[in-house]
Amino acid sequence: MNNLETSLEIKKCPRKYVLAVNDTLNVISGKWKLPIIASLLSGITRFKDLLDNIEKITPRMLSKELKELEVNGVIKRKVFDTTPIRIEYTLTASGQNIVSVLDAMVNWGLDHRGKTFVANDVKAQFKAQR
Amino acid sequence: MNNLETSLEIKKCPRKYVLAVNDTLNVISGKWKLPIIASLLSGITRFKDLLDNIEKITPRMLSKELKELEVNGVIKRKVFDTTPIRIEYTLTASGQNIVSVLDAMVNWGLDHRGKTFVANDVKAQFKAQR
DNA sequence: AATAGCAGTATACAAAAGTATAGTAACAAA
DNA sequence: TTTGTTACTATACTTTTGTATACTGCTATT
Repeated sequence: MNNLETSLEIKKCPRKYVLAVNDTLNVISGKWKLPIIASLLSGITRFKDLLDNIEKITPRMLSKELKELEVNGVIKRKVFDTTPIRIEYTLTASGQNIVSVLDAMVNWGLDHRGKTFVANDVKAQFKAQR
Repeated sequence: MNNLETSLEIKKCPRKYVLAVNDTLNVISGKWKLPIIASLLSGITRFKDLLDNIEKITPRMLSKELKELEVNGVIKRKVFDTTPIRIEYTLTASGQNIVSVLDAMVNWGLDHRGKTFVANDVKAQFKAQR
């Protein structure tokens, strides 16, 4: 049984579907996971650089989130035994593929905003003018 | 400027990209939004039926989440002036389109699980055998 | 008149997620 | 020897999210 068949099976069963979606949702939800993944995608690999690049994140949060992403198989942590020690965080193959999910989200978000809020903005402007 | 162009623009700018993804993420994150959307997709429309269909949700949470989804333009609430009063919640066009996002999440989730955890399971079994 | 169904609301509480602030350990350079 | 850099950890706190339990207002049925 391959993933295509599996996903077709799952789409027939609302309960399993929700569970499967939730697995993915848990990997990317929270305040900092997305900024971290985006930073890694842009080639930033080191703790300090991530700290500097992601506005307002604290070392505690960065450390916590990196651990979670590692446990979830989204990133890998490599220790370089140089002096001073150097540690690199990079996306796994799966981690890179998650861009497909993020792109789906951007596309839906823009389309949705187009349908929903442009109409509202026009209404708001119309009201404001009178 | 259409959505395709806009999304290409956004994909070049990590900060905007994160914001756009977050918009969508906020619509579906939390413990109950997905079960609610799945129930609506399966044709359940009434408060009581949603309460019965979604395991362990309280009326407070259902009410709160339905309001949020309505404000976000994902569902609409129709009041039928019959006796007794009847209220139907249904997905908007955008709400239905969100399935594209959920499908992307199922697909990534299955693929990721295939790559990551099957390997781990094999390792665990190997260890357990010796 | 009492009971039940529908569509919720009110209040108080518990748990999870995130923040603020300070500190550690290992080394290296001035 | 003090200062700086990297990669974090520790403790205490606040905010957000979700839970438990009870209640309301309306109508219909028995």
